Amino acid sequence: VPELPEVETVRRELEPWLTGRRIVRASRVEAPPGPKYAELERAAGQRIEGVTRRGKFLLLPLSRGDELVVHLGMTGAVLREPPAGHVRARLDLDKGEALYFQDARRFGRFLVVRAGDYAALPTLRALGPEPLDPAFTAALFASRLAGRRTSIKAAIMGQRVVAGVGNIYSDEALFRVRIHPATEAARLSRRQVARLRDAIVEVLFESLESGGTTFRDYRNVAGGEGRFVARLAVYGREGEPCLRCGRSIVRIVLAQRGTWYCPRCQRG
DNA sequence: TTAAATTCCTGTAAGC
DNA sequence: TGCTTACAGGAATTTA
Repeated sequence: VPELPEVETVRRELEPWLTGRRIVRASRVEAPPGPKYAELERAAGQRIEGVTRRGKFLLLPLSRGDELVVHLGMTGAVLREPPAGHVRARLDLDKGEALYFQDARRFGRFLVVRAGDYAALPTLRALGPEPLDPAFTAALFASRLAGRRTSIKAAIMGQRVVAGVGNIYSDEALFRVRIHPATEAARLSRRQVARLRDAIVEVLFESLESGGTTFRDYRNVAGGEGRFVARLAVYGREGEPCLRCGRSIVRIVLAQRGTWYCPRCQRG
């Protein structure tokens, strides 16, 4: 599942390739009409000014005041070579090159909006702070968590408290600081909040250094896999021993998501 | 405003 | 082997 490290890995590959390039044609391939590919064709004739990221969203400002917004959803991939199937959109670039957006389960998005106009993207509009930005301090994190009665896992996955954290890294960060994922967010101590902030930053940074996590579907622009899967401590490890205490990792469902934790290290 | 539930979608795995 | 069913989940939408 692409989260911040995976999307940032893709961004870093796209930036040197796409910056300054002209889009000759932008077309839906096997994409039905609908908001997930809204106004895509408008990208034709515009130049790509850069490749930025907010949370799990890729933002490509275009030369005539538009912005190409890309979200990988669950199975989305931005590729340089034509893949075997499930291509939803294609950008034909100058010099005869092309970019392919592949997405088997159709949870991804690939649309053009007026720059900064995120009316159709409420999650992006209300996105929390960037965790790898120095401005993401323990004090800011604490203020965003204040008054939240939901579980700490749902709170950090919700994108409004902090941007870019999804199912894998929320489980991993909570394991690192020994907090049970069902703990009510507002009940964390000041010290726990500070430690959790550090754990989120660390796990995202470490995964980024490994090119992200390929648990099943994630691929980078060259079609390669992320290597962080070998360093996951709890996610997907049901029944396997805890790397810290040896107890079997447990799987529960929390906020409609598979959730893995150590019942000895992370007590309610 | 918050939060929980539901929906979208299809490849994969499990079960018979 | 082949069919049917359950499951995975990010964000939008709906409901409370």
